Amino acid sequence: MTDTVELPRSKRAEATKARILEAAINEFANHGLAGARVDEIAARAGANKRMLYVHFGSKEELWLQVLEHVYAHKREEERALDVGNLHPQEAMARLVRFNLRYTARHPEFVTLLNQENMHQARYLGTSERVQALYSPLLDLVREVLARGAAAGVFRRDAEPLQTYVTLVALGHFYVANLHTLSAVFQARLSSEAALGAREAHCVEVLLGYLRP
Amino acid sequence: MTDTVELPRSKRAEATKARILEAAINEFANHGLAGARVDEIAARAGANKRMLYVHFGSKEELWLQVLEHVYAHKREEERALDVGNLHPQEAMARLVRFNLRYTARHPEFVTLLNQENMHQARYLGTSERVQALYSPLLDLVREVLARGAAAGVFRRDAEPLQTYVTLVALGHFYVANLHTLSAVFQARLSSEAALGAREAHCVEVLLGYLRP
DNA sequence: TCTTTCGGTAACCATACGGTTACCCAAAGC
DNA sequence: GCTTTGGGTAACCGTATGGTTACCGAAAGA
Repeated sequence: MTDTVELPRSKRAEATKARILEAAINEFANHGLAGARVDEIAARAGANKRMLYVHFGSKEELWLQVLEHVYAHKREEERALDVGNLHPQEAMARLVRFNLRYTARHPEFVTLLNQENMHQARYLGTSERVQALYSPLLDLVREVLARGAAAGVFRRDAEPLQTYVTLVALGHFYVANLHTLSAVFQARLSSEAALGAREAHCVEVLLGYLRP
Repeated sequence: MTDTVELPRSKRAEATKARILEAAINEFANHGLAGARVDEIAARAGANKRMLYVHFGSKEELWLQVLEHVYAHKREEERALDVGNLHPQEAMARLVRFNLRYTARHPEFVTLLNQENMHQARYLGTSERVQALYSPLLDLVREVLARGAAAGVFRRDAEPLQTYVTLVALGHFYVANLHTLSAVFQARLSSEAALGAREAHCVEVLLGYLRP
């Protein structure tokens, strides 16, 4: 937990703050905002509870920082896909696959979003950071759709925002509701085979829809 | 709150239980399982906290009953659509529209599902009632897809389960993430105009995908 | 070397929480 | 009419929770 190596004071503080943030992501993801325990976060971070309040002020401010962190992380990876330079169909397929796989790899993203929606985006609404992350993404989708339409491989009436929301929905909903869907349909939807099948289906749906 | 009309004892008990259940749906939907307050539920129901424990045993058993209730309610309305007798394309379109609108009309359904998924369907997993509700639905989708394929209006390789999940995902994800999506994309996605636009898009996506 | 700064610890506090107990009283059963 | 039954009330209980205070000790700055 605690570092045995001697570090300058400021670096140690930074490291403690980072450990608290990571522990918070975990605790919030597993128990939600209300269910998360501040004591537990501090303990898991190998830090004292007071340091949590020194660095983050309150449980709710910590929650906001967690949200900003996970949003930024996802957008970073999404941007790294560099789909702007791909053939339109391949670009869309890659975005679809990435969104399914990212959600599956990062279940914390799902829970945090859901909680924040339950609170009507009360915390996210105050964050300018996150809003700034998403407008370039929408431009990107718009551009890919335009290229596809120009090349005659995409229908011309696809709305960028609706299309992006759909693209995310296809994968996100499946992963977000893995457990209840598995219970309701009595299937093991979390297996790698099932995930692969879903991936193929999602690509088919989006590209099928986009056909002219 | 309390009835002024005199009722036989058993009927009054039943009414109290129903009021508690309704208040619980509200409280759980607004605050989640951990965030919900038992005192608040009792107060809103105009009932004594002890009666909650008499009727439901514990907060968690109450949670399960709430889940079963909302699932059953949705399935009931969905079944009432009677899509089995419609033209395949109209049947699918109606299911898509219903799922978007139902979710929009019943935000409690979203939150309850999300919470239950966060808990890995721990409570729903123990319920046989809900599982029984969904197998006829899957049969129905299978049948509609088969009719569409036979009539030459649907592709032949559409999986019933994947298709149903997609159908629900299109609307559910949008409504479930209304607040964060609105914040991120800086748009008022909850307006009736936006909801209508989404509805049209969802139908386009599913029927577009199903084209042979 | 002396003082200040600041990351860190541990014990504490008021309150809110899920759940229970002791009791009441009117309808139901005889 | 008398007793039993059971829905209902209010006050209570142990504990867990978010947040704070008093204090420490070593690195940083002069």
